[in-house]
Amino acid sequence: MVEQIKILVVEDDNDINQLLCNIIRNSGYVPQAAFSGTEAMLYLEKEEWDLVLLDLMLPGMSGEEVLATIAATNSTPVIIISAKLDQQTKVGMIRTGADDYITKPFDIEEVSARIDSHLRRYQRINKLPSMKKLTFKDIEIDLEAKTVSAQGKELSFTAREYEILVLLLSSPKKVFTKKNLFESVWEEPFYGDDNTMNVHISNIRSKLALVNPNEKYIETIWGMGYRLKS
Amino acid sequence: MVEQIKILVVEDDNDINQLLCNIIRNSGYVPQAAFSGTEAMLYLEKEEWDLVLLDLMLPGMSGEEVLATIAATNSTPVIIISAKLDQQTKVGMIRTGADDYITKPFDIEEVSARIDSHLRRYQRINKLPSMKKLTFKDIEIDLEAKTVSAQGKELSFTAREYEILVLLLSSPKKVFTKKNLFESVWEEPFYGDDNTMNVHISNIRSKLALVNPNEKYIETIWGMGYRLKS
DNA sequence: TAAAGACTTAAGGAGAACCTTAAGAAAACC
DNA sequence: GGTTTTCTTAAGGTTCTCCTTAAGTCTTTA
Repeated sequence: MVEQIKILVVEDDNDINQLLCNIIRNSGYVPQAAFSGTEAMLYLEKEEWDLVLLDLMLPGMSGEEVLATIAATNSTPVIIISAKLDQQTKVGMIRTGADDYITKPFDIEEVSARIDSHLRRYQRINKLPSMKKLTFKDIEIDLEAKTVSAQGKELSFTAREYEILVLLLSSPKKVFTKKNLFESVWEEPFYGDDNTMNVHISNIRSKLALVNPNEKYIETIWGMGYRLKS
Repeated sequence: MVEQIKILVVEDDNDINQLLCNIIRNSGYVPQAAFSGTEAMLYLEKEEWDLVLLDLMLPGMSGEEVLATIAATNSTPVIIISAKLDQQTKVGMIRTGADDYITKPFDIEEVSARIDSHLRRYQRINKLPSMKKLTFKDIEIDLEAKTVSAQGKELSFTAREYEILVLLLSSPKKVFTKKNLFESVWEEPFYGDDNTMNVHISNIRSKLALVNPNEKYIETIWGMGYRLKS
């Protein structure tokens, strides 16, 4: 039984809607087109969605209203799509419950990357809360308190460092490429300089070494990425 | 049971159609000729296709219509073939659901390479995420951990060696020419010296031989390339 | 059976990938 | 608005990979 990831596309312009559906289909997900706010609400009541792409200019019921309703009843992530979003409106949307926004005109690569990024994060969030702690060797991460300790001693990590470490511990055997790490830890699809990641990894290592200088927790796989050393 | 890859060729000119079918056949896939839009639709309804090559100038039903129908009902990748494609039309086609385009006059090498490339991408997307391991005899590749083991013992490969081995195991019966391997494993179309590949293969063999000196995993097909030895 | 062509193997150097430190830029905090 | 913390960029040094060369071995063919 294959698990299908379903994305609801709410956009009144037929061409744009179709374009978005194509992008989604090509990424391996299942799109469903809705052309008005009211139609969107019907789909949202009927079943659960993994992600909603929402245009703000809609006939019937405005995008803002749809967004507010989703936020009130549901925890489905929403990406806003709109032509004109000044900074203030953006902030307002995010407050109301939007997770991200894409401004028109957008390009295919960008949309695709954003969708991927959100689904990944969402899945992580959904998986992790059940287990409130992650451990590896003598490292222990408390996901609720967002604290990290090694050998029982608490260590202080920055937000980025913490996120990277959580990701590594979430799949101890997996090799994470730098691109993997950027996509999962950074907000937007942002491919920073590889060196940025080197520095973060280096800093994480040296903090871990404060407690236990002998143990090499993070392994470098040349030409591939990083992995916890088992 | 051999898995056949089927490609539908929609092109009204008989000579060109035949030429395309030959190229496809020589690449090891199974072509089916269709000479009008309506004929193409019949084939598309009847069975599933791995790829569609679509001319835009067609009798009966235009290529654009065929493309739109495929996009709406189906997720089959489509490569457009056409004489006149200005930049705007290209973008429009891509929007409607085309995955790539080739402009006439085309050369055989190019068509062949594009087809291969699309099928590879498509198969990667479809196959790899579902199965996280590849096996052949006693070799086991864990695609997440990016590790290779033979007879249960883990072996250490460099990034290039690993990529080559993954490719070989992904199609155990296929003979990979050196050019194949270069195209798939290297980033840009980089045709290194043939001997470069010889060296890589040699290194892979000797690493595998560390664990099991009697088994010859990789076979040399004289004048052609390499293949896993079954 | 010799010669040509195709493949194998070993070794060295160029350069890519990586690590570390330090300083400038940006963000968060007070 | 200024201070502190965090993030990114830059530079220099180190390590490891990959490509090439070149000599040796095996196949095919004339």
